[in-house]
Amino acid sequence: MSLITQIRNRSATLMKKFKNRRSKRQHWQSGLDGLEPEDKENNVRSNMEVELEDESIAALALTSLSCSPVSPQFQGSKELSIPVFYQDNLLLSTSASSSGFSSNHSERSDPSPPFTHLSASDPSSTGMMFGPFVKDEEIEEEKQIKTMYKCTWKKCGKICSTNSSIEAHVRTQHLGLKENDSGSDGEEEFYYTEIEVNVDAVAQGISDMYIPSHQADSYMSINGSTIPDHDYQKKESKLLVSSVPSGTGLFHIQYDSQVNIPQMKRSISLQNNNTIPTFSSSPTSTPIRMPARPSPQERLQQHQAQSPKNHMLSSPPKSSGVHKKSRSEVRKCRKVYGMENRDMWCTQCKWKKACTRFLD
DNA sequence: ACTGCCGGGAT
DNA sequence: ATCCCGGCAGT
Repeated sequence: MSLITQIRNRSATLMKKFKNRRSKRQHWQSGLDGLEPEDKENNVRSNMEVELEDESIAALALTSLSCSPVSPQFQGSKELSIPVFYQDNLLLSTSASSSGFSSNHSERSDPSPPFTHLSASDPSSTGMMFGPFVKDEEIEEEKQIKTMYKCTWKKCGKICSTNSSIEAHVRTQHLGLKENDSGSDGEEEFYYTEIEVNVDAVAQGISDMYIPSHQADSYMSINGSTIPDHDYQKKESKLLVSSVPSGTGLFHIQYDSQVNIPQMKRSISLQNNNTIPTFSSSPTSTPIRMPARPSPQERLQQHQAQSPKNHMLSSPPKSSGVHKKSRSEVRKCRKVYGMENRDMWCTQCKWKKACTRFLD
């Protein structure tokens, strides 16, 4: 029974936090008057979404809290639980995270798996994600809590470990001022918020924590404007992800919120599945022209399935131990296309030279 | 017989 | 350089 009381207390605290956050947001939104109507509308809409989200998350939190943390059902649950909510509350950007979290799923252009992908399909990762959080509150309180500062500028969400660095960020990135410019009248503080970060959570769950935030993705934010630049983002994310030192509790949290964690996730899932990414075998990369006539086409398709070159595309050349195909196994242009389609042969084959299309 | 392709000739 | 083909070797 005391558990229920705890739950109630907890959710009350959380709601309070939300309200606090919301009021702060409204505060900075009042400074949006100078924006284009469209921008403003976007902001208003996103705020409404955030509001909805806040409430629905709070509801979710309550729902999940109503399960006993020690019950096996709870452990096995792959749905949102309070820890996730906590992550969202603490670390995810406000407007940016909200837009992708609930309502923008249909707009996602990113082919990466949805938020639940990793946790739903990979039990081990689920354990890793939720493991530290499903414990009792006492345990949670034993953990190290670090105050950090998160930029609340639209689609930014940068997190810095120190007050001065977040202010510098807001000043330089969003207010367009110089690093040590004092003409901002402390305006920066409207554009960041103080958050408490559970160090363990940061160390273990950073990738997952960023999923919803990213879903407002495909944009990087510079001075409040959005620029769709996937390639840049990829480069950026590669660079930043690789530079995040692992296992250092606070990982110098100066990363950019646009770090595209799902990129990382995608590569992880590729590794896990041991599958060849479809883009590695795009039609343009195949050296074979598609024949117009059906008969060679069939042979061609059959060949493509067994062609050694297809494997060469995705795997490095193997060393000496490779089984050399006997002559009866090899398939060259003549065999694949037949004499009747000699015009489809590679030049070398036409000239009775060593085939260049189907290398052994 | 069929196939892959070397070697070499023609242009 | 490009194109073609006689002829050899492996199957």
